[in-house]
Amino acid sequence: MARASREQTDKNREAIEQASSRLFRERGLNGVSVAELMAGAGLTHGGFYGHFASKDALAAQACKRAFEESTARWERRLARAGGDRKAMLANLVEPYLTTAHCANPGVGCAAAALAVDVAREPAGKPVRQAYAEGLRTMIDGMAQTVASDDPQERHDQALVRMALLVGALTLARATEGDPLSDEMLNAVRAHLLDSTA
Amino acid sequence: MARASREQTDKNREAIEQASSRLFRERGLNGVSVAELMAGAGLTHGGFYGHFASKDALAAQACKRAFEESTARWERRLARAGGDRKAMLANLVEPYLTTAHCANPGVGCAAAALAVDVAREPAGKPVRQAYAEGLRTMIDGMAQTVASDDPQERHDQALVRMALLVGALTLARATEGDPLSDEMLNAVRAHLLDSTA
DNA sequence: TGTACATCAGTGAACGCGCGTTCACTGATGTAC
DNA sequence: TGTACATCAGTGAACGCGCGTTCACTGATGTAC
Repeated sequence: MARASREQTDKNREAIEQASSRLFRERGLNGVSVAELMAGAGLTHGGFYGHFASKDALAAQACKRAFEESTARWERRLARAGGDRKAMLANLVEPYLTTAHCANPGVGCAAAALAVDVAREPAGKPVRQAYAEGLRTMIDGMAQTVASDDPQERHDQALVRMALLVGALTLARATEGDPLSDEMLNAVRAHLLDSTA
Repeated sequence: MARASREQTDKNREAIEQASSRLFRERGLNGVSVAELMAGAGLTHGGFYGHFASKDALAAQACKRAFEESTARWERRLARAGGDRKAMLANLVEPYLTTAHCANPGVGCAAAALAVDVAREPAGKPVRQAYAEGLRTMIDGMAQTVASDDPQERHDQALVRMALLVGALTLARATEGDPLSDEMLNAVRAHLLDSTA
């Protein structure tokens, strides 16, 4: 192939990040090789280190990107509810607790897909900071669905709802193929939508 | 070393399973090598295939064992409450949502520690069945803390509570070192203990 | 009970393989004139 | 604007390493007499 134009180089980096954001969510930070990440962007593995200092550095960038995707989607769904808190909550919860989301982690919630991988990374790793920042933004989005005027109460309720969504999706994914999987999604969806928004 | 006695062989197998149950929860199914699992039992890697058909087979066994440990602990805690449903719930929730549990996945809840790993295993793998069965038992334990007389309602409430516990612990672990981690544990603990048991 | 020997649990070297990372090389891109 | 050439993005072979698994070997255990 030989030298690519600057424009092409930028597109390639973009493609690596996008493929990584998907593949890391699907198979975990240690479940995809550099060669596979590069192949996902239509490139060979050798050029990787021209774009990123290490696989860890890319992991942090891909994590940030996955959260940006997730939070952007939430913002759109919140906006679509036109200020009605019950509709806002429903717009976040309903698409989240579906078999489709369950079956497609690669394009789904970053908080759920990457949580355990990030938890196992040592304290200093850049991906940990990217995760905490991303999660905070999602929680702020969820706080908009809480009816209370007390900021503390809104934050606490948002944490509870976030834990419910992530817990239900994680357990539903681990039991996919078993009746328990759909039971979990349905029970938590009903619980969240019944609660006073 | 040479040939071990039958008694010693049984003890060794026991030690491999116990070490694996801890190490898999700590570092994930693909985060520990066979050599490390055997070293955890004080043995060398070569003898592994005398005890298990494959690493996958051990993973299923270790998963089952981790759940047995977790459910036995819940049974003890439920029994200790002497039939008082509010105390039963508190006995499950309070030790679960602590920084100690957060920091020690190796001896903690199997459902939370193994969920994402199991979710990424292909459909046929034996560990998936072990996980679903173990989780069902934990949910049945949790159902005992629900006050309703309707079995369906007890089950659904148990699913919701389980999702809350697993979600909160998972997110707290992923954000350990960030204030969000303790906020998550505290908010969900308060929420669960305030709810009518 | 004592002895001779077959069994087999555990050892450690070795297998093929894929990993993250490095590097000499290629040749189109970008630039200096 | 056209040309000569330096730059450097991407390639693919190679690096050392650790993986899951296999296997010849060791020697204490268990057993047959």
